[in-house]
Amino acid sequence: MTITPSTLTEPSAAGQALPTRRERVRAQTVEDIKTTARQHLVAHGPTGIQLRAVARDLGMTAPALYRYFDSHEALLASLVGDLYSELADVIEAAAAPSQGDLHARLLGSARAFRRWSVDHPAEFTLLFGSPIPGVGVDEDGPEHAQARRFGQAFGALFAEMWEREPFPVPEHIDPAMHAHLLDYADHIGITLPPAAIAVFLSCWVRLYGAVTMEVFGHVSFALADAEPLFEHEVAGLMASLGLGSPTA
Amino acid sequence: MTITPSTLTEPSAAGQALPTRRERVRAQTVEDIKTTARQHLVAHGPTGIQLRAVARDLGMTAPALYRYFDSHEALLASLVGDLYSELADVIEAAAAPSQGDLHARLLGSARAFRRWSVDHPAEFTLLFGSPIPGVGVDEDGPEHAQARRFGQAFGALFAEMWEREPFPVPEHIDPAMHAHLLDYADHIGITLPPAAIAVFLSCWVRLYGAVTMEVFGHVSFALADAEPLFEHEVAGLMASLGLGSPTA
DNA sequence: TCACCTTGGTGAACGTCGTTTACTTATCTA
DNA sequence: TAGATAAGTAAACGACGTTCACCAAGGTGA
Repeated sequence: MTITPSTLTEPSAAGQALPTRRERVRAQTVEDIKTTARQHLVAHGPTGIQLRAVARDLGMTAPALYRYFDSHEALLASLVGDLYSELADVIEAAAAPSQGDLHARLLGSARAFRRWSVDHPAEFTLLFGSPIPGVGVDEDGPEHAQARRFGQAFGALFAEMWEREPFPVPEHIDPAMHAHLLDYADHIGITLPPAAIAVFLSCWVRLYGAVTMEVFGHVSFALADAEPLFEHEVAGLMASLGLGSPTA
Repeated sequence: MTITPSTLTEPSAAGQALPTRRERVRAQTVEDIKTTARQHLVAHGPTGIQLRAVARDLGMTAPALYRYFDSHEALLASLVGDLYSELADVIEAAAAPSQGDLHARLLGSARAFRRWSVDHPAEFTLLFGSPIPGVGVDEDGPEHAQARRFGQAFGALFAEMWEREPFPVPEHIDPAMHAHLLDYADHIGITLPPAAIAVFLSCWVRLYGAVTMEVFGHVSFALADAEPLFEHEVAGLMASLGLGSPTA
């Protein structure tokens, strides 16, 4: 077994970010832990991610995980960040200009969100279900930025819609909401007038409600397949935005 | 096999329902257990209800609780049933004919649902949050009837509205939904044409979405008080039903 | 080359949890 | 008054998250 001597040492004196060997294997271990944790998430739900079981699958013991994550909650929080990122990728792909006109892009984004949620119920539950005592997305930390990216995927679409041809908005909104709405828009990084933000939030509430009820099974006893209900709901949502006719 | 308390022995030779002394004290103990469990629910959330802690508060030891409930999950399920009942009481009171015309009764019911949910976030989470592995409302058992009563509180209101003066409905709905919608209506015990049921479901999705996002704090970072947002959302909902002008 | 320090791992232990078992005591019944 | 039944306890089991003391490598500077 001959070792190729060409890449053993890094001679770059001025290097700043190239990872050392230790850092590489450590990053790989972190990735393995999160991959295994996600498998347990899929198999047993958010409450079924157990440090001892994850370590067992990796051929390690539980205390070793504490070299990589501060606690059980920290591992979950890290997973939450990854999932927000993955979901943001999905939405951004569906919202890309290459997907057609604005109608098709918005409809496609809504469908992509439902598709991901229905296909990944455990992941969806971790992100959007009951808050878990220590796993909230705190104002700082990487999870916050990743969650923000997800919100921005939808928000940017609305901002573009508003810029191209404004959708109908309520004439006057509660002045108590003005500052809150602007804060919220700033929070997810979009700039829209308050009335338009209210419409955006209303759309998100309807989308969130429809998907959550389907994934949580609060409607499943009688509606084995909730897709027609979702399509009906999202069609009404599009109509309220003045996007009545499908174009794609 | 959930044991409904105090049904093991039937010594009453003549009478049918007069409880013996043992049955009374047993029923009282069951009530005490559930009361204490709810206090822990309020204080520590759904995941914070621990048998040992509940027993400790009652001056008992944990195994004693197994004389009254089959398991931790059974206690939670029983609590779920009680909460559905309590919530049904609240909605029914707000939907009573004495509360004004149909507009006022529907608006009041929606507000009552939000009020109860915001005032009892832990209870709301237990009922409408992420499903807990063994605590689902199974098709039979007392919890199902109680959950059905809650659904019926809203459903009956829609049925009455439809009877008095039909609200606008979509012209044609997906035929794949027809049977599902009728099944669903039968499930919660109302009789409406499929298109009207679709409108009812859509309203419930919006209401559920708005309240869930507020209670779970998915909107709280920037919207300290989400009531204006809720009012805006429910106003749009009423308008879609043709109930534009407040009358009360 | 050798000593040293850092990193990543282990095994044992702590306290808590839900749950089961065997046993005891109180209460109701015949 | 004797026996059945209901309701409680103490002890134990296995699993959990977490901490601690310890150890064995890998990288580093004299």
